[in-house]
Amino acid sequence: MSRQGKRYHQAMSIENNSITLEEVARLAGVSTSTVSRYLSGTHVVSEEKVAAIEGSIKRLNYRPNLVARGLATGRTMTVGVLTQEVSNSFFNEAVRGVEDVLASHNYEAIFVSGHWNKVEEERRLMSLVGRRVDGVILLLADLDDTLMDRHAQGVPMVFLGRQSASTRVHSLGFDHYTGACEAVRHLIELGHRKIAFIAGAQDRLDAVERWRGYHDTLVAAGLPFDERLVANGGYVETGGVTAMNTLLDRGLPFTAVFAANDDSAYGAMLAMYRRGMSVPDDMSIVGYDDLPHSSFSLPPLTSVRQPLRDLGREAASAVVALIEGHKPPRATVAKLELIVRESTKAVPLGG
Amino acid sequence: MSRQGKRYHQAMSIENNSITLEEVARLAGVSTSTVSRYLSGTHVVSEEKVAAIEGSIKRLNYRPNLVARGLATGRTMTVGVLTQEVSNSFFNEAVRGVEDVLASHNYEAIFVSGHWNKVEEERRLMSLVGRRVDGVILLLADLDDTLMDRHAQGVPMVFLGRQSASTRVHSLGFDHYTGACEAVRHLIELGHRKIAFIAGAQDRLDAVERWRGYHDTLVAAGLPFDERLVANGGYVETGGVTAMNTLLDRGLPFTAVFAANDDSAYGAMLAMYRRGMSVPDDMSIVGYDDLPHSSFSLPPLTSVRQPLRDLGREAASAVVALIEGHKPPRATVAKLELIVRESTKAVPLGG
DNA sequence: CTGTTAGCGCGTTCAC
DNA sequence: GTGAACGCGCTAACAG
Repeated sequence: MSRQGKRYHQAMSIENNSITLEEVARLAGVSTSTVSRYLSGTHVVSEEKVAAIEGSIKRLNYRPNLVARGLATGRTMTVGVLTQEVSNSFFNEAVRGVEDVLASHNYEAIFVSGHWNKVEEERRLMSLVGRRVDGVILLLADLDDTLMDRHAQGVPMVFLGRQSASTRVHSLGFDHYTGACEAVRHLIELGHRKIAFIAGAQDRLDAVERWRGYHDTLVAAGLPFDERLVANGGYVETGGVTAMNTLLDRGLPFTAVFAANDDSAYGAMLAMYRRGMSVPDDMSIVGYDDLPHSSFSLPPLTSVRQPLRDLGREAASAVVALIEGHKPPRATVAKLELIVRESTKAVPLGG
Repeated sequence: MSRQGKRYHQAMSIENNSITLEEVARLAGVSTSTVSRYLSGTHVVSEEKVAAIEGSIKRLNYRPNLVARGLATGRTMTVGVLTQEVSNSFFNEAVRGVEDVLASHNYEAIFVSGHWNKVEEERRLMSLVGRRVDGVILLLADLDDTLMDRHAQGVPMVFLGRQSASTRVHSLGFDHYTGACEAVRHLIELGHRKIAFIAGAQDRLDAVERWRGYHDTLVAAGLPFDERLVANGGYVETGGVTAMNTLLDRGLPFTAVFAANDDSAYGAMLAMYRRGMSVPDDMSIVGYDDLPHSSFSLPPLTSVRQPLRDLGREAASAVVALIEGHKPPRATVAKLELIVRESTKAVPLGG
């Protein structure tokens, strides 16, 4: 009789013909708890009941309702991942690392995108929290720490790509400064003395760090720093095009460019192509990020690779640790790596 | 007294200090139902109570538990989106379209990736269903219809990028055939008569369609079809490199290539670059997909653009309609478009 | 090893 | 307009 009266308020017109644990139990002739125990594997269940349950599950094609389980356990076994654009090749590797580790711990990732927009980020984060994800990974998030603290409300969070002052969140930063230094040093070692820089938007910390790397390496090598050799590319291709044109139009001589990211490097290369300049013969260029495509640009681009995959793994390990109440392992991320390809070349002796 | 004894089984060591509707109600001095009604806006609530509730919510920083709500209503207001790689520039536009429409209907998207792997796809789909998403959008999924039907179990699904024989699912296909025809016709109109083709993996329907488009357009124009002018690039850059090398090494003359997608076109261009060939002077090339990067390749690539964003919107509208029990609107997708850039050029008179 | 029972947080019916 | 009581599907404590 417990059956009648059920489902008196069905959602709209959709037939929600999903079968429940109770039905499985009834068909198997056992109690719901036994089925539950079988499913979770926490208790031993007798051979025969197991057989009955398995048969029942198969016949009914039963799938546990994760929503109900989440409510009952207080854990959803999912972690929210806030990226900026769900589809963006920069995030690809990091996301893969995250997925791998999470899967191996039986967690699932759900991705949402902040679209490089603080307000949007906040909304998505709140939604994740409302959805009761067990933890959150923020990729290149721009949220205030205060907002974080306000929304986090005990949800373990780890930042990837940004330092957070808050002690409540675990953060894994990138070493933009060192990467930029290596890029510029590479050019200097090739004999370049006049090196231009296509910067990122200076309201971003990473852009500032890369700028500093450029500046400091120049100075450390006894080379003059000239503001007129710097132009803003805003991290995008079109910005790279205009930045390169600006640089060239200023008329100051230079034999190499360091672009703050690969996208702007692509743009710069297009600008040079249009002027009939050849890379690396007329100009060397090095990018940053080592996007997948950089192996196939013309010419293939020398670039600074960040161990994105590994960082993704680190981040995932950290949330899981946090969720399970352990101390997150201290980050032991692989070093940055300068991938030398064909866009850089020793400066000609005459130059 | 109903308070004591609660939460006797707390999850691990995490403080789950999320506050509940009941606490809001108590602080506001009303019943839970009233708060619930206020939240859903389905019933009228008196001015004063509204004020009390709003104050209470603000003070407590209350966030509804979407998990509980999902269990109670039977709807989660989320739709699952199965892509192949969460981060892949090909999906970027489509995903944006999906997000837009979903958001405007108060649904949320959760993304999972199938990694071009049928088994993985199935697993992810089951997980989505277990999570009780209200609907599912499959991007370029490769699942059998039988599996679909088995797992779908009343969950509205729409395919994007693949025709499904099943009548239970709504599918929005791409017109690969027409796109390929346009690409090849463009080359023919430029005077090319020997046109090579870098194909995709022939176990994919879209690859076959593009092949057919190439073949049929050639034939329709009275041009011979020569198998030796076809090589498999597998839709990836490295494949494009080897395919182009294969084509060139065969020694047959040709003045243009149609690559089944942009990635393989990039590869082909690299192969030519290595041989000192110039695009478009020595060889014209047209790609397919019009990836964002194609505006910035050297030279910028002529390519067939699919209205991905619009298709994403269509797909999302369709799921929502299906979920709410309406008939999905008949697809009215924008036409394919050939974007002519600088990688194609009229064949030299002497050639 | 197993059934019974209570409760997760919320929406909703049913009476007022 | 509003509160009491019940149920969504599942897990976990309690007693065997």
